[in-house]
Amino acid sequence: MPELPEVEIIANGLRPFIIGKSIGDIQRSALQMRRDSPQSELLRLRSQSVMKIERRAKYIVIHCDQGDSLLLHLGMSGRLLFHNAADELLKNTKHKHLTISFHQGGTLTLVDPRRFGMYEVIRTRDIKQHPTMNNLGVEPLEAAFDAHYLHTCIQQSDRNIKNILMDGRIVVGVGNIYASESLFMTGLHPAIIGASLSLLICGRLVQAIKEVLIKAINSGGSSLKDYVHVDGSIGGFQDEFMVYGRQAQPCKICESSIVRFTQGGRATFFCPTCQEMAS
DNA sequence: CTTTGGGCCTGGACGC
DNA sequence: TGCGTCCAGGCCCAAA
Repeated sequence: MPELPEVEIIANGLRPFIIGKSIGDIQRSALQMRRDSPQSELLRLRSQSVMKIERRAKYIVIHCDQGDSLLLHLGMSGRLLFHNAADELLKNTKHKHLTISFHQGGTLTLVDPRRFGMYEVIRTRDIKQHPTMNNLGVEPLEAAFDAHYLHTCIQQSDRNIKNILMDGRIVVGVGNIYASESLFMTGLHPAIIGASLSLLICGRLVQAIKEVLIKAINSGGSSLKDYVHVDGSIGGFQDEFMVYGRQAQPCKICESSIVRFTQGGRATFFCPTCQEMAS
């Protein structure tokens, strides 16, 4: 479900609720996720206190005070909800896969209908060394993601730029929505081959990605079908989409009809007038 | 080596 | 009402 802005918001929203609290009960469902830890591993977290929460790419890591951490990923349809005890609404919610209660009160619940998400107890302190994350590219909002970096990464690539932007080995956190949106902002056709982008254009694209991600974070993220914050509220950036999900609707700039097509098995949206093949 | 395509799951929207 | 088909925010791996 979520891309970088949504995961960032969830991680930020979680901190005030659970930092400093100690874990009481922890319970998993019988259904397997894409990856998960057995109950015996999860029990290691009991009575540990939450020290720190960090986001890396679309992963959330909850660090506890005795050397263990909980690695979480929300996949396509995952939600992380913090609620107080006796929450009737959540009692009737299906697809709860992980439930963590805290001694000081409150419960954190991972809900994920499609089970493309994951949860795993890890022991590594430095998450960059964990096998799940040691091959990831740069964070798009960090200074290391710049024109030279992108240009170097893609100057040999025959792939289209849209799929390059969604390749986590190059830059993380940019998913299907924000890839289309940032290409629109840059005026680049999604089918342009990576190797054909000049350093200058790479710089513009980098800036557009940073801008669109920051705007989305400031708008509370994008809520499509079911994305919600840890307190259940929804985001507002879906109303600001220029192209994503807007096929056959008029471009907000030039009124041309937005086009949808498929790249790498995923839908891509673009404006045939505002976005050029030439660079 | 790089790149593509299919698979993993459930549920909602749509057409008949 | 019910059934079939297609589609969905991500990631991984086999195959080409």
